[in-house]
Order: sequence, then C-alpha cells, then structure tokens
Amino acid sequence: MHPGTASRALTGRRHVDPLIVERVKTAASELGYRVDPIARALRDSRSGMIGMVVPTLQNPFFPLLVSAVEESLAAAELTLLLCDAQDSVEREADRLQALIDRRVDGVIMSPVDRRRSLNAIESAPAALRLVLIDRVVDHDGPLAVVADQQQMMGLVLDHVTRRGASRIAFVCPPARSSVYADRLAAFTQLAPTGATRIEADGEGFDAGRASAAALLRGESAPHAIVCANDLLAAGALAAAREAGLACPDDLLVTGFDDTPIGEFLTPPLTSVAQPVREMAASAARLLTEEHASGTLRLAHPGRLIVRESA
Amino acid sequence: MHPGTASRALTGRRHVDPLIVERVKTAASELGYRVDPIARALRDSRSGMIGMVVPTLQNPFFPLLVSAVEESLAAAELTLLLCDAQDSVEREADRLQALIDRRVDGVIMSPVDRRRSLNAIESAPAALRLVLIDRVVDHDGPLAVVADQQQMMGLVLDHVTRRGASRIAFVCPPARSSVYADRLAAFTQLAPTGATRIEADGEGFDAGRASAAALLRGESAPHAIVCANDLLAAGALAAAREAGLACPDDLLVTGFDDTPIGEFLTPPLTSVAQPVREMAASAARLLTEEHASGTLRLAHPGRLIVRESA
DNA sequence: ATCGAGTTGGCAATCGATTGTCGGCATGGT
DNA sequence: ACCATGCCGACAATCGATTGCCAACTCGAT
Repeated sequence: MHPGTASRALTGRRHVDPLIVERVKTAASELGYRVDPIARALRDSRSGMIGMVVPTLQNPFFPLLVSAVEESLAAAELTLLLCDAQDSVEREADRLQALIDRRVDGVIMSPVDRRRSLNAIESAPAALRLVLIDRVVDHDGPLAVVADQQQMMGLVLDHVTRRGASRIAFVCPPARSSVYADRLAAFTQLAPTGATRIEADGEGFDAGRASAAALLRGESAPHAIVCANDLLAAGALAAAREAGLACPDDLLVTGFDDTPIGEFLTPPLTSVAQPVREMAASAARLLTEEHASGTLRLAHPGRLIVRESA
Repeated sequence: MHPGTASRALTGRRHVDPLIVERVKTAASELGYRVDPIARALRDSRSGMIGMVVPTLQNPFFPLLVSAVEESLAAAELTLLLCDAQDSVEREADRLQALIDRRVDGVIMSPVDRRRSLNAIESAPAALRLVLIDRVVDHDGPLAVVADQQQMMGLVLDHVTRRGASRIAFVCPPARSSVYADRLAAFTQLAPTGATRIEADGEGFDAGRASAAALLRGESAPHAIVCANDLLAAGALAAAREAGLACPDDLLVTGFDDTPIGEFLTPPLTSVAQPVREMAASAARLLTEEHASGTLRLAHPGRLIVRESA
C-alpha cells in the first residue's frame, strides 16, 4: 500500500476506491495511527495551533480571558498554546518568537507595554496573523480586539454619581499598558469637575492600599474611589477599613475587570466586567476568517456588576 | 555551499575549516537564519518543549505553580507549553494527547481526578517522560512530586491548638483530587478527638460559605475551621462575619495553598504555602536527568504563613 | 474491434535539519 | 617518487504527510 494512496484515502481529497478506503481506515484505527502534526506542519507550514501571550497569569483577569479564548478556538478545532510573559517585555519577545518558530497559525497577544512591546510585534514576519486582545500598542498596525474603556468608565461614573458621590478619585497604575492609559483618558474626559487622579505605585494590592490611604488622609477626602483594576480596589477597601470608613456608607469603591476576587472582598466589590467572551470570539474570528483591511480595532462594551462596595 | 556543511559549521559537531565556519556564521546572522524547530523535531523526535496540563487556571494556586515551573525550565533552555483542562478529564485527555503529538520532550501534569485521570495517563506511550506535580493519581506508576500534606496539616493543627482551639473542624471538598484526599486523611489522623469534618459541595467560595455556616449553626460550634484551600476559607470568613463572629477572636480560620487572595481577605488569611519552587525544581530535574527507577514520589515540606485570621 | 475519455494507483518530490559515508586532496614519511 | 594517513567538503538518506503528474486500467461508444 502506497503512503500517498493511504493519505488520499484518509483525507478524501481525491476519489479512492471505497474498498481501499475501508481497508485503510480499518488498518489505521487498528494500528492506532494518528497523523503526525510535526510532519504536516513541516510540509504545510501550518500547525493547527494558535499561540497566546499574556502579560501575567498572576492578574486573575487573564485566566478569565484565557478560558474564553480557549473556548472560542475549540470551536474552530484549534489548540491553544499559552505563554506567560511574567510582565517582562524581554520574555514576551522571546515567547512570541518561540511561537512563531513553532509555526503557530496565528497569535493572540495582550502586550505588556504599549510602547516597549512594539519591537517584538514589528519584528514578527508580516505574514503572521496577529491579533491583539484587551491591551494594544501605540500603533495602528495590528488587528486588535478591545473593550470599550470609555463606555465602561461611563457606567462606573454614572453609578457612583447616582449614588451621590460628587468628589470622585481615580486610582490608576502608571499607564504603561494601554488599558490603564485608556481608563485614565476616559476618566479625565468623563469625570465631573473636582475629580482627582492619583498614580499608584504599581498595579497590585499594596499600591492600591497606599494610594487610597493617601487620598483619605487629605482634607477633602473623596466620596468615591474608582480603581483601575480589582487588585487596586482590594487595597482601597483595606485602606478604607484602616481609616475607619465603612463602605458603601462612608465611601464608595469600585474596581475594573470583575475578577473572581471581587466576590470575596469585604464588602463584595462593584466592578465592571470586561466583555471577555465577545473579545475572545472576535479574536478567533479575525484569526480564522480572511479580513479585508490589515488594520482594525474592534471595541466591545462592558457591563457593570453592582455589589455592595458601591 | 552545501547545507550539510553549513549545519556542521553551526553546530560544530565535526571539524570544519575555520574560514568556512566564519563565512557561514556571518551569512546566517545576516540572513536572520534560525533553525527550524519543526524540521528538527521531525527528524529527532524531540522539540525542546515541555508540556504542562493543569486542572484549572481559575484556582489561583495553579498560576503560582506555572510560574515556578516556567522558571525552572528556563534554566534548562526548555519552553513551556501550557494547557488548561478546565476541570474536565475529557479535556485533560485531549490536551495531553495534543502535547504528545506535538513531540514534547516531557509532560508535567497535575491530574484533575485521582481516579478518572488514570486512563489518559495510561494511554500515553510508555516512553513519555511524565511527571505528576502537586496532585497525583491512585497508582504508583508515574513519577510524582508533591507537597507533604501530612506535615502541612501538622503545621496548621499545631498552630490552632496552640492558639487555644480544641474543637476543630475541617472543611474539605469531595476527595476527587488527591490533595483533598491527602489533606482529609492527614486531618483524620492528626486532629485531636472531637474534631469534625464536613464535606463541602464544591471547592469554591460558595461551598466554603455554606459549609462554614452549617458548622456555626450547630450547638457545639468549632473554635477553629481549617479549610482545604483558600477559596473555601474565604467563604468561611464570610460565613463567620454573617454569623456575627469576629476572627480571630471568636473563631480561627485557616486555608491551604497561600494564594494571593489570602492577603486581600478580611482578616488576612493564615494559610499553608505549598513548596511550589521546590516542586517545580524537582519536576524539572526529573524530566531532565536520567532517573533510576520508574517509580518515585518526592514530597517537599510546606510552610505556615501566619496572618490575622488565626 | 478499436479508440477515447475518465478514473485511480503509484511514483517521486517537497518541507529543513541532520549525519553516516564517500571521495578527493594534501601532507608526511620512507 | 610513491604510498599511507588524515582532514574536510559534498552527497544522499532520513523523519511523515502530502500532492502534481504519469501511467495503467476500465468502460462506453462508434
């Protein structure tokens, strides 16, 4: 039996005698034959795998996003190959290159830094199907699927304003990543006069606590503290408690991303859920289908999840 | 220039005229040549990649473990290929097979279910280098690197006993995964008489809250609630608060795994840190070095992280 | 009966890196 | 001057799946 014939029998890309097809299929399943994806990848320069690079899995938002992406890709029979950049642009570049070398059919990436991640992206071959997700770079080249930060910030500000807050503060990490830059811009544009902004020294719990403590120490303490992510908000809640303030009675606190930790906090955190399923579905579609233009930025709206903290 | 000669010049596995070596290296870097890992994998049946399958990234313990593993592997110039089984044995089997097909040089896996994950593992080729990490299956075949659950439970019980708790309760999910089975066995063996155990209906926040609420409703409420993971403990803290009990004054609560959420809780959670770095290092070593026996189970000790909840 | 059209099996090349083996050339010794 | 040794470039095969092309075969029609 010639391998070429067997291949045709299995793939059915050309007509083969039904008897032979039957024999080949039987033999294949008896011998436990599986096509070798490596050999196929070598020949066809395609692997059936999509690579994904996330800034860090320590931020509980990204596991959420990864799950959604995995689900969307499974529908297209694509396997996800996940890499964690551990918040380092060097590691990010390294991982991206490793994925390209492995002949992934496309890459979904959430860049660590809106500027310093640009290098890695631009040194990728032009033919690479690359979709940025959630976070983007300061450049219009690559396809991108993001959340509508402006709309999401609007939801938060509407909510806290309706709850009577007039002095509103925004705690935001240094805007190295595009989501923080966009949230800051949205806040600046949408917040009422008298709103304050403070740059946190990091994007974690401790940074949130320190920033909120500083805000609450001032003479005209805010009525509401809007935090650029849930970890910062967790810190803000801790700072409020330490300052003897009760949420939501004395102070409103909100987060961003609606990660699972929001539920565990005291009080449970009001947050804006990012449209992870929609973003994941769009990203998968952009990778799968032909897309007309090389440049495109899709923005999906988020949803406000109201819990007790605001 | 013959490709064979170029290959020898670059790898240096046989003597080549230094002049030619120089020319080849110059040309290679000018053209941006990179060896094709696919072609190499096809020929050598090795890929320089290690696969990892985790039960779920939604449990914040696993991102912790993944980071540690990635770090250990980087030292051996191995790339990590991560898969999330999303708590399903079917998906787990599927991912494991995909990794094997991709010619990974080894697999590090934390099985979803101590019994039902056995199939997938046994249907892997005998030649596959496979190391179980943290969780294991009910079978002595594969190499495994785990935490010493007995020792860790000892740390917790010592601590709460010393803090004056005599009625101790243990909240544990159904023992489908080996860590929970081991923790339950350790508790049963080490806890003082009069200790109670309650099987939670799941392994998350809600299950912990419901179980703790049930315990606190009883007439002889426990002085300490030991939870089999941090999410359950988060639920227990919520239940205590709802019952009007203050931790640690009225009730001690402890968790397991020392995940980042412990810090955010009110009060911050006392937990047992798993030896993730040690486990990751051992797993990498077992994959890299020749190991004498095919059967081996390494257990590393954990550390108690005392915060305010106990 | 013969020719043409259409079907189908098989051959060989391809994707790249690697390596056993061969042959050619040079050098040194007798 | 001739032979032996050794150094090194080049050839070809290999890993598997796939596919363009050729050849052989069948069947129908004239």
